[in-house]
Amino acid sequence: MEFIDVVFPLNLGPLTYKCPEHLIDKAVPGMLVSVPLKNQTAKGIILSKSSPPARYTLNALRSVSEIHGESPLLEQPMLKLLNWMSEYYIANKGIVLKSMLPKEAFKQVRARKSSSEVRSQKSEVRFPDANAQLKTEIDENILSKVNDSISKKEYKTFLLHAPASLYEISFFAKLLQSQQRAIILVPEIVHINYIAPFIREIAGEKLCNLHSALSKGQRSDAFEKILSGECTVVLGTRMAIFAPLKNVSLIAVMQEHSSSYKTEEGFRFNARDVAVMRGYLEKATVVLSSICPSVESIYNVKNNKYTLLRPAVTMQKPRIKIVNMYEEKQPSPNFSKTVIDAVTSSVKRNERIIFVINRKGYSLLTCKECSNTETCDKCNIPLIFHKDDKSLRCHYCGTKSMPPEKCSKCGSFKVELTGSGIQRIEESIKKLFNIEPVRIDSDKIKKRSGSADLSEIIKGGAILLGTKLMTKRLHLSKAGEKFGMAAVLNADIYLNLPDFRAIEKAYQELSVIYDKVKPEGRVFIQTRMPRNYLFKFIKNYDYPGFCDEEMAKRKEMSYPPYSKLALITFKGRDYDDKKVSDAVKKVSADKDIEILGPSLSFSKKGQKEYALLLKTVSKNKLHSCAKEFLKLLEGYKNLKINIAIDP
DNA sequence: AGCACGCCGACT
DNA sequence: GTCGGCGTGCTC
Repeated sequence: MEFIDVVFPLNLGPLTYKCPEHLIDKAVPGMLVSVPLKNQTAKGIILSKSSPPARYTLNALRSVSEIHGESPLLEQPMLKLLNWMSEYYIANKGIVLKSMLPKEAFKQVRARKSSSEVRSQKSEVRFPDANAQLKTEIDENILSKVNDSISKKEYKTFLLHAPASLYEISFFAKLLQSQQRAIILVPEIVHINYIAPFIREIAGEKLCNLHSALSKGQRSDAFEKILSGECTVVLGTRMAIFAPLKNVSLIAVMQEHSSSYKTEEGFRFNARDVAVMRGYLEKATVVLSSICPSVESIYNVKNNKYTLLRPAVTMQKPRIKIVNMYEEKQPSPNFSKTVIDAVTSSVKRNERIIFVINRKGYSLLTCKECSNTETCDKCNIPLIFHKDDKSLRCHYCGTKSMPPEKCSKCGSFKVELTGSGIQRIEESIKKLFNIEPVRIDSDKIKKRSGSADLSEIIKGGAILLGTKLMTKRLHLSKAGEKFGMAAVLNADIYLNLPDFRAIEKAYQELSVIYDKVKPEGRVFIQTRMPRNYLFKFIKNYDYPGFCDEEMAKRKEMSYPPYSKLALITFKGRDYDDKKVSDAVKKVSADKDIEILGPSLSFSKKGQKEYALLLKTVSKNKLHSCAKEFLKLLEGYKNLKINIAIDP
């Protein structure tokens, strides 16, 4: 009698089934099977051959009903990847499978469409002669290093520290000229629309897009085309790392520092790290690239895990001025004299200007008497006044309310609009420069289609004013479209975040901004914290120097990459302090383990949530301790526990 | 994910 | 009494 382990796309581990005699030949790992589950039949994937579990008598096991298709849905490397993800991220294999394959794969098996029926979707904007616009010179030496690695068919990861985002794109466009079995990851859907035309010029009909906004049908088509071999270049968001492409030889992760590669809820993983592991399992070449790589990746270079590629191009870059708001004259709130003067002369020269402010809405609401700021009851964070509909909104949970006439704390009527969000700055710009800026934030973009690119919106705007959303989505299709000047109006918002990566993220955010300014242009960064070490490095474009200092700081505090973290969150109606604190005590008895919290936070629905941070410098202890901790709270059914490795 | 099971409130 | 609301737990 033969037995097999089957995984389902459910939050469930593998289950063992008997395999009838006539199906044994077909029972290969990775095949799609139908098996009885409870009192219905369910589809799953064969994980491996198995011996029957001891606690079951032989006749308690049920039999496989059917094995579908001729070839495995998941190839051997993908099954290994599934096992690794389940182990590394401490998640059920079922939940990993669920994120690897689309729902449709487990629905009714469809007749394969003939290739003439499968029409390619050409939704993306096409630039005429896209690659002719890429004038960037690519270092042949660097290119050949990667090409050599690809031809050797051995695993290797490169980290490309690109001098500009246009360089990043040209680099991969050039690589694809000799290599056409590739997966290219980008952080967000908008980037696909932007990059696809460049790649289509080289890969033509071999290119296929993969992202969450595709309809069920489109996604199935994409899978079919990859499985059939019609498409061999996959461009997509994090889900594309699971593309069923056989014999992948190149995996590219563009803007590898981006937090969009992390899933934020449900099963939490980082597609960039999964990409490296897939590359290892497939013996492929992995290229992580960014104009401002993550500190983790730089650390991996120092430990010889990755090979650094840093082109020796000496392209001119815009001058960066750090504006000390304590010393500056400020004729208008939010605008220093330096910035105002620069804007005036830029306008005279007919150059385009970009302003960045990382705060949505109009202002806060603060009481002049007791200095209480109105906050959200559910989320405990400040509420933001929106002038367009005179509402108070919580930017976390989305609750909308009318502003109170008097202070909710002391009852005083002296309630003031304090601080400046993007809407208020929009007003100031009109007043100061007599120019209507083009405002770009989520409140304005949501009314249009969610993932649309901004090129239509920004057309003809002399001054752009935007939040983080703008810096993430704004693409310039040619170098000539760059701005004459950029000003970051309040850099301090980046610096004050309660996050050990705050300064690193600030550098990344600022690098995206200077990347969009002409070489002869100017960048201004307004701050009340000019002595922060970030500025002395960014002024000189000294990212390696910054990383050294940042890593020294991380080492001192034993934060990643010098330690490993796991974030455990609890959601539950009757949270039992004692049970959790007992578990904390037990686990933190180990000298190498530090547990921070539990700290109270609030979910988007306003539910109470407790967060615990496991921290350890002994990297192999994280998993054993996290598992032990989860085990101690097992059977505590009122508590919904979620775990994030490397949060 | 479904679906059964079970424990409380409304009603032929 | 029992019909059915959905909250909770299990699936080889």
